[in-house]
Amino acid sequence: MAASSLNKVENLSGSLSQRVYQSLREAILSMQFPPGTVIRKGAICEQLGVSRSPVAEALARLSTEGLVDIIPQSATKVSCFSMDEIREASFLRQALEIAAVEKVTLERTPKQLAALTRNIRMQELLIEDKDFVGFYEADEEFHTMLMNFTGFNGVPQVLESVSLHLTRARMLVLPDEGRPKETVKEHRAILAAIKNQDVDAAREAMKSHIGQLIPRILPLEESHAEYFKP
Amino acid sequence: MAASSLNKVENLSGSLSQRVYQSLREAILSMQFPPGTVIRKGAICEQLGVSRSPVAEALARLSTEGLVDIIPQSATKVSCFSMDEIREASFLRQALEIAAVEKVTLERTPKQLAALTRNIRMQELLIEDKDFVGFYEADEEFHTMLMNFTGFNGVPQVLESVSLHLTRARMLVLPDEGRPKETVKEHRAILAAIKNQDVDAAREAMKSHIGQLIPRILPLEESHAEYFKP
DNA sequence: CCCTTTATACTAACATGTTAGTTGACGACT
DNA sequence: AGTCGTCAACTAACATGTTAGTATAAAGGG
Repeated sequence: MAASSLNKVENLSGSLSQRVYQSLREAILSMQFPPGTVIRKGAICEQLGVSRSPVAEALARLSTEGLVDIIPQSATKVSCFSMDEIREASFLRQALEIAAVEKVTLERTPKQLAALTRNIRMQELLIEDKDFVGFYEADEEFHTMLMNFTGFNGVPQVLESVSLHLTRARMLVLPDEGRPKETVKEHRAILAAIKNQDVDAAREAMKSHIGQLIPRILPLEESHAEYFKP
Repeated sequence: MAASSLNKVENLSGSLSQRVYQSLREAILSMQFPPGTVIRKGAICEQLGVSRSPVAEALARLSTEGLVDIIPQSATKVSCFSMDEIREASFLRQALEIAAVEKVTLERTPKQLAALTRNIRMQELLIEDKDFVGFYEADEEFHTMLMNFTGFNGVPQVLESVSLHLTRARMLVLPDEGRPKETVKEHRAILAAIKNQDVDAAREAMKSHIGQLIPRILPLEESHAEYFKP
């Protein structure tokens, strides 16, 4: 158990490289591999029972996504946070989510409205049951639904890739007492704007909703200084 | 000359993989490798005088960016256009550029205003001289400047990566007689909004500016059907 | 005692051998 | 003649051997 618990590649699909990639990615995003962790190819090969090729490719991909820093001829580490990167990720996410919600507001179908309403109802139920993990997932789903409703298949992935640092930092944010309820309120405001086809209201509602995240992340720079770049 | 003319890796910097990547990427974006071209690893290795490892890594990266389609155990081709992807790229670019111009509008410094003004002046001079290649570059620079003025270092690269399909398709668009002048007009409108710190005007000006591109690309689906997916 | 130099151990990067899956063509069978 | 099954050739994917650059620590000089 001293060895880190990577998901076995047998449980994943796709090429070996992709499975290794997914396994490492999840370990990084879930903070099982906290920022600064040195990743040794040899160790990964041994743990997953694969050769160096797929591991190298997986790490190269993680590197382009900014999740690991490869120091040439030397080492590769899980990348540390920098508040600049996080702010940038927030900016990008805001840009995308605003554009998406504007488009959806103009084009939404009754079915889509119903699905969003159902999702928010679910969020409320999960809060009542104090199932905060479930709520987190429903929250994510709400945003993913909006992305999907744009009609552009690649948008959810783009959002995910630009939000990586944000997602990882979010793991460290302590669950706040009243926050989930506030979140649902904001979601309701967004949905109301979509229903009314009020583009300006949708934009502002989404802007302020996404804007809530950064203030909650800021304190981490001091409370978890070890995870941040100097 | 029957062999494709890839940039020699000697003229580039970085690791071998990165140089191969850059070389292939440029060949694809410049349409030297048109959509549908089959890329054989062996041939690339021979032409560039490198082994298969860096080529494989380069292709893997191009694959994640959507510039090539790797068919497992079979072949890898330069990816064809699809109007959906192009529309999506336009949507993403619009989202980013709008967010950027809004931020810059609020925070712009006198120096930045001067730089943008200078750039537009340059655009006009280049049109007068009928230097349309130069104009294209100045146009690109205008947008890059806006990205840089957001203060987020990674934004220009994100814009580039989401705009890849757009950039490639743009190569096929025939230069239109009056278009450059119109473009400068639109740039001036954007600049004016930035100067006046009128966020709404900046947003609308940018939205309509980016919106100009799609109508000019649409006809390609028939005039260059061979480059499009069925 | 500290700074510089050098040697060694370790890593990513690269080259190349091997495997396995796919495609297209040929031939047999219907 | 058309269709299905088989086989051969080719490719990406994977494994592994080799190279070269980096960092650490020990040794030598100031």
